[in-house]
Amino acid sequence: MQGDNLALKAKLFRGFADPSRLAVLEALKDGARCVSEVVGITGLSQPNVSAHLSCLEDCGLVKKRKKGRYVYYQIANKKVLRLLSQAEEILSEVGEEVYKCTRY
Amino acid sequence: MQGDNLALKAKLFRGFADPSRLAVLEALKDGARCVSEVVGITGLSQPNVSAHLSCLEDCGLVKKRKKGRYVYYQIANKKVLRLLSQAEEILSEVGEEVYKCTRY
DNA sequence: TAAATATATAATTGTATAGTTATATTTTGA
DNA sequence: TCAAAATATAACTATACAATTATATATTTA
Repeated sequence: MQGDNLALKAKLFRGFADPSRLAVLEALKDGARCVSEVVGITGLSQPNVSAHLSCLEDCGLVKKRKKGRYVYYQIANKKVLRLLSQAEEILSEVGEEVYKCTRY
Repeated sequence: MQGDNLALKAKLFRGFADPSRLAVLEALKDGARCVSEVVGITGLSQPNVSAHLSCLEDCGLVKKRKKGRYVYYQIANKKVLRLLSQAEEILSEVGEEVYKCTRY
């Protein structure tokens, strides 16, 4: 129970608090993908995807591996996927309310 | 595996993506507290705490119960606490990186 | 070596939202 | 019934950050 660095925890959550970043993470859920594949899957622009991936990599949520001119990214840790499915569980209960909430 | 509403999921995560809101949630971890207690525990301003609690309640993450002029709030669901500890687990591995990340 | 492809970065802009101050509303108790 | 206490809301400001456009930096292959 040493976990009390709220700023840090908030920062971690911010990593997940954006639809585009979630789309990027989801694009990686079955394994490594290069940037252009993620662009194809998500429909986001290339610079946008690159920025999000760099950001996620900076935070250790994804790992990258360069292969020629391609850069393959993958989820760094199963705990990341577990957090995502935990969120889905919560949504199955409060999804309606979250949807209707206009505050944030 | 019907969970693919990314905007909704991002919105949920945004609920956790703020140090003050996390402080408020943490103040409730051992049970119900009224607003002024949360103010005392967190050191945040009263309007600030009120706004965060309303917001969290709107999203179904906390529940409120009025008793006289006091309003008691509590965590709505154990899954919420589970998500928080899951985040701590991730931080135990990538906390360093998240800390150093300057992007978001 | 030049053109094409893949990725990253920079500059800019717009928007969302956290916090403050001030005030309103409700409830209790003297 | 009036003052005090508890909570909520409104208006405003400042800041963080997502997305776009444009460009730079590899890397491959023709």
